[in-house]
Amino acid sequence: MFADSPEKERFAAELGRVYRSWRTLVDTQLRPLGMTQARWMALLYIARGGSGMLQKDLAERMGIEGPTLVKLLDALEAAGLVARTEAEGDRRGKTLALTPAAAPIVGEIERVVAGSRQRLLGDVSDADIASCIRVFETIRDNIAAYDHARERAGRDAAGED
Amino acid sequence: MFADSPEKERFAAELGRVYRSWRTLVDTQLRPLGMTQARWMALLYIARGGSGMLQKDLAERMGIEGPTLVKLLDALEAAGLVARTEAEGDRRGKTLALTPAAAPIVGEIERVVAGSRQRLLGDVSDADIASCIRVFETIRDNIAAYDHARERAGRDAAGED
DNA sequence: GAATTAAAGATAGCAAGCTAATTAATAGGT
DNA sequence: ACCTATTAATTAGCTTGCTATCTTTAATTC
Repeated sequence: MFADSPEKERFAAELGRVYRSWRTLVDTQLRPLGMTQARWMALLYIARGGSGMLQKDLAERMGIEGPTLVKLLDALEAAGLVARTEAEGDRRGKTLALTPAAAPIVGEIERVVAGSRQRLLGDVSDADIASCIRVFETIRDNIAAYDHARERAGRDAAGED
Repeated sequence: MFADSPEKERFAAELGRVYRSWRTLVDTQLRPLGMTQARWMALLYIARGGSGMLQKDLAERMGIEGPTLVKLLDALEAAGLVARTEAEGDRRGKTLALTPAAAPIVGEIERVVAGSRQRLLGDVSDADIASCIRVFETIRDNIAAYDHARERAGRDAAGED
């Protein structure tokens, strides 16, 4: 009944291996610069997100949860690269901005990261990249659909007492 | 000079998002069974690896480092699902085996995990899965080549003093 | 307009990954 | 045979992810 091919199991296993080894490589590259993959991603998204982005927006764009982001920002703020300012009009929120000190570092790190990316993906065709991205999006859609279903079920269960 | 297309950057970002959300989903599914994705993977590989597998072999197959595996095995051993026995002929090594208590659990969990996998990948064609796996392997090869290059460089630097 | 609900961020605590360094045992070289 | 290298597992300590919970503020609702 299930078409759960060995290839699909293999896909899942390889996905994790590639993710881990890629991240480890990038972390190694960034270490001399005092940076890590996750912190760098936050920096990059802040640089690109324009000013006035709230933490929840950044978490959303990065695809991580709020508390995870809080720790990343704590580190970046302590390093003097990011500033949190109370959002005007909503004293709950904080807007994010790079400090002047971050500017030169961002360019430097971007080169390193793009270099690794090129080394790892340089010999992969654009068509293959595109079909991988399509598969990734399908999976994310399926997960989202599943989460929404669970959400509905949760609400229903809460309502019927 | 670099053909570092936006698609390749996108690929890298999506890879991480998919990995994280997939893992989170599986962890949620396994939680009522008192299991996690990583522990389950260890169990599965032990079940499939036959008897007499050393920890280092398991770490190798799982694509994780020794110390990471140690913690997983500590938990599985504490839960009474895995036994470590001193390897015969080499008192440094330990061979791994499932306990009798693990047998029924493995089947149960395997169904749950295969179910999620099917939900997430069911509507992805075998051809797309296959090309993703090819891309993953290419990346891993490129990382391995890069690591070997660094290894050589490290040895050379150590030798010339 | 007061009371409830929702939302933004932070805190606490756990899991799983990593590197570096320790310990104990084996393998190798002279 | 002994001294050195390497190897298997562990421990220690860090990072990054998660959920659950708390605090403060804003939005809704009655």
